[in-house]
Amino acid sequence: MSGTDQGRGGHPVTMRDVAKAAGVSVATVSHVVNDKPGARIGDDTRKRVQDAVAELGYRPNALAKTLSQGSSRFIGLVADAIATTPFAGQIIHGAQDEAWKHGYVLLVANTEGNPGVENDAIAMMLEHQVLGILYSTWFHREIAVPEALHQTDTVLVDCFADGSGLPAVVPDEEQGGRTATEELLAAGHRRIAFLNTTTPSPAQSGRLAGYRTALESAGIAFDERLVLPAVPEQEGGYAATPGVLASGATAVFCHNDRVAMGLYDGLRENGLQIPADIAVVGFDNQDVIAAHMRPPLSTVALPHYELGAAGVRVLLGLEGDVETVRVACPPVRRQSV
Amino acid sequence: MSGTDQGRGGHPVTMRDVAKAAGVSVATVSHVVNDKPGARIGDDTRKRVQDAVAELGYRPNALAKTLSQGSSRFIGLVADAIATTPFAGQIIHGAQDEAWKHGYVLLVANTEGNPGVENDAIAMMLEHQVLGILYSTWFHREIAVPEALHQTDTVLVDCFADGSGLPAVVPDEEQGGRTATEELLAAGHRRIAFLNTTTPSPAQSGRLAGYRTALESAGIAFDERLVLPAVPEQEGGYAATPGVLASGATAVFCHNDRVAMGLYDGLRENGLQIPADIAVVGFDNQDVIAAHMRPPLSTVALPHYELGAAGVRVLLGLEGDVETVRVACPPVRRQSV
DNA sequence: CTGAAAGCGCTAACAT
DNA sequence: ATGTTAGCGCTTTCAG
Repeated sequence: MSGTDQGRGGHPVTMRDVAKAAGVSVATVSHVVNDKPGARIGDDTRKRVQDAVAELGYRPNALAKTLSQGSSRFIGLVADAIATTPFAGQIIHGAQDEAWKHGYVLLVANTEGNPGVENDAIAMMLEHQVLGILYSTWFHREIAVPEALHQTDTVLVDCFADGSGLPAVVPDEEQGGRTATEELLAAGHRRIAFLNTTTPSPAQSGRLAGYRTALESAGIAFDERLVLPAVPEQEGGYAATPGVLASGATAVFCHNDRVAMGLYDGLRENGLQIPADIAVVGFDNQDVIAAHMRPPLSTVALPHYELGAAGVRVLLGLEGDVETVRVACPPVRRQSV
Repeated sequence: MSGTDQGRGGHPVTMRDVAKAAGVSVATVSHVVNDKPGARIGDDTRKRVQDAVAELGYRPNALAKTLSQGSSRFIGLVADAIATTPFAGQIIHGAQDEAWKHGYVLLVANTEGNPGVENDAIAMMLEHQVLGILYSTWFHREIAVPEALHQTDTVLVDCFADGSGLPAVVPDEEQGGRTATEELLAAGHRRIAFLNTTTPSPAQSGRLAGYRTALESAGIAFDERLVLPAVPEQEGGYAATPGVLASGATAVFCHNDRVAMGLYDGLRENGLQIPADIAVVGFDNQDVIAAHMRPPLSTVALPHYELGAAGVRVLLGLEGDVETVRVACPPVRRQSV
């Protein structure tokens, strides 16, 4: 291999070392290393420098660079629950990819919703001169903005704070609800139950609104008795089975995939086939389950990756100065409809 | 609120500003801000400085600090799949918490296993003067170490590379397999089937070894016909149902929770009750499913959080100079046994 | 007890 | 076409 693998042991190779080795000044090295636009460097000199760089295994010190340039290449991401859900990971991933694409690096902090930790995390990011901070939650909700966030540019991801003036990137719950319902409508169903969550949230109201809109567009009267409450877990879906059976629905839109999973069990116990006897669509497109249920669950995806990516785009000012960005929730068709 | 909220707009408050405001030198400010051990600073001076800091809303510039100190407070974490699994998130979380505890900050990079991205990520970390790198995978396996990793301290997390000399932190698969089996043994089962994965891996061989050990310790002869192959997904578990029924087993240890989930379906279709008719244990303790199956699944947890945390401890030299750290997989008792 | 000054690795005018 | 020279914000001897 080439290079002397400096970096371990003796001090790291600096620009000055390269300059000395190439017999030029550090300014010259800086110019060739950064491929400066208006940099008139002789071909031979350039080559000498490049050789020295390769020879010594030189690596620029990003910290020194940002210090002298004044602007850093960090973007902070504070998340409330990296661990407890598969969702946060997708947000990180999207943010990561997008940041990278623009030459930025993510500084991630997990706070588990603890305000103390949250403040420390934000402080740490500020001390690292982040360009701005993405504040994200693992499920879509309204939040109280931590005071410290006002000290830098902030964009809210998967959450919002009305009146805070902070831009927010959130999933389009209403469109999602509409989409889910339309999938069922398209399959010919007219009597569609909606197993909605019992927890007040943008998801609860948004998806319901979407459900109604879809129905109306199809010329079907909204029937309140078709929207059934369910604790948003497998247990809730299972428990709701008698209700959906009694409702006479031929299809059901579940608040999320876990509810659908519970409902599958309940339906199966009653000898019903999906989708022959009754169709089911979920919401979230949760990896571990949706694709592997029997039959694989048709659902609507929560666009976490996109939320993260859009978040950094907004932070970088690439989306204009929007107030709220709503990201679409696309349908994922499998075999339960 | 106190402080003038500098940091937005006009240039950030520097140490020099504080010094000027307090009528002292920057050296003095540095001393009081960092609470330097051998720092003889008069009480009044100290207070003047502290007041100025509060007044101006001064924040130390972490980048400048590390530049002048030479050593950075960054630890890199490169992961192959933040997005596709809930597991990686736990590793990050554990690493994050532990790093934080020691005053370090995590630089996370997701590579999706792409070698090109991987190299860029490592380069970026090196340029940011990380103290070392945690290289992690989302499932336990042997890897080929990227060349670039040799340029800094590295610890492998949830993977290993024999002969590389790099320390590795991995789950104790054998103990896990033993534990799972023992849970069944303890419930009185003697004829225990093992639905093992068809994919060669430390998990495949380790868990099998643990299963055998547990059986032997209980004085039960190993019966090859009881270990059945299963694709490590719900589908595999479902498909294996006839086999376990034919085996005459009264309990089954599944290679992972998803297999158990599929098996649940298969068993239920055959009118079998869990655990009355047949007991089931899984492996992984996968959040979204294990706790919510009916009945909730007893399983063995993959200690991802601990892997991440132990990884940084090893990197910081807090664990002595170990070669391989095996982290225990604890049983999680629910209601399927 | 406090301040002056050198320097960390790099960039960016400004000279040459 | 290349070199000189200031800094960037902070730490750290070393004087006073």
